[in-house]
Amino acid sequence: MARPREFDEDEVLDAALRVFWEKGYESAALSDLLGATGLTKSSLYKAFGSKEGLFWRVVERYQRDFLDFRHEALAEPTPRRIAARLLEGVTELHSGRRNPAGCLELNTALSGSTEAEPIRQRLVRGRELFRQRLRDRFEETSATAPLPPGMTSDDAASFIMSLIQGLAAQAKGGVPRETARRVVRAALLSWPES
Amino acid sequence: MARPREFDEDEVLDAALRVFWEKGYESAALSDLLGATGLTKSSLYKAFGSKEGLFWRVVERYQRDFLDFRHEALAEPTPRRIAARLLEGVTELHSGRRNPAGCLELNTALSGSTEAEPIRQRLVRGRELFRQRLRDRFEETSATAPLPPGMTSDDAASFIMSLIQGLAAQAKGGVPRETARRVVRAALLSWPES
DNA sequence: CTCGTTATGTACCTATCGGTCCATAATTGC
DNA sequence: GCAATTATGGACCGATAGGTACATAACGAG
Repeated sequence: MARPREFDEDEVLDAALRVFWEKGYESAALSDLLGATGLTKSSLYKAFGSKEGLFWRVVERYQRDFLDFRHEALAEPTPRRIAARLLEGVTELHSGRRNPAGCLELNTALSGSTEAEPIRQRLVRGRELFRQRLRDRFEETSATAPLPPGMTSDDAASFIMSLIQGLAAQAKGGVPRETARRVVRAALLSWPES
Repeated sequence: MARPREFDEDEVLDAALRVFWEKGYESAALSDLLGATGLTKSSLYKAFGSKEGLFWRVVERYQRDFLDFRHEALAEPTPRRIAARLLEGVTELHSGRRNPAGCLELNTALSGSTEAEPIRQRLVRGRELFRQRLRDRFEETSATAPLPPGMTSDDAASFIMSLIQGLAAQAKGGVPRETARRVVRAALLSWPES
């Protein structure tokens, strides 16, 4: 039909992912993305429409390749095991030697430019959606094993979400994995074993 | 001696504080600061040297005027009361109707530009210093009332710091104060009363 | 071999970034 | 009233931001 692409889209997305992860949406300059991917401006805009277009493709990939543990976590049979799997998952993710520090989404969602405001809001909405799914799973599984006494499913979900954000922020600040593990242990002390 | 200033430094710092708080260091453009303070570029540079110079003056003010509850918290006599006062303090701070959402320092410390990297690191260092003070106070006061069983002072301090960051991130995302309060309650369920 | 189509490379665009320069204004000490 | 000193207003700066225009290059279909 026409001239074929000279780049591999998977490789490009992986390279762009690293850049956005390290810098967040705003601080990731177009020139950074071009350098990392090897594309020219023309190719990038032809293929992805805009910086934001590329970003959403990257987020999709991030969730698929790096946030997959969330599904596994939600499939666990008790509140404690759900929470544990979730918190251990983020710990490994955010402090992996191969990955940039911190969380791609949080790194973006905490910046304050008016330009990126719609992006921020969409990320926040996604987070809230996951919180609801978490709450619902806590509700369902609390029949099998109880939540900590005095905590509703909703409380528990908000608590875990806060901790996840906190761990991501800490990781970005260079807090070592072992410390994160101890935080997770501490957080779950009062969660009944199945 | 010479021509007097036409602006009130306190008012200027307060105005700049709001801007930096809302946007973080990087996203706060010079034009935003000039608009909010009413200064001209010349006056700002004469008085504060640079954007970064102004920023540190603002941080100083932020800690003095808005983070004062930290000192009161550390003065509490038991681990639980220290933690409670701290967490309630950040809850009120970050979700106050009069204040911008989230935390000035975190909003800045999570952005990823290379330009702001030194600033980021200095903020992170300050955070670590406070963590150590918190740990020491937990250690001292754990004689009066115990920490949750299985938690060392160091664990407890890291746990509380993570939660503080998490609450700040949540607040920036628009999570309401009441939710934050429930998170705090949940986090402290296993902390022995004095 | 040519035509339609899509990809690429380069030059260019406007807006904005933080920051500097310098002439001018306002004050106090003399 | 004059000199010294400091503050202010505004023009100006190079660098960079994201994005566009357009000419050229590489392919498949006929």
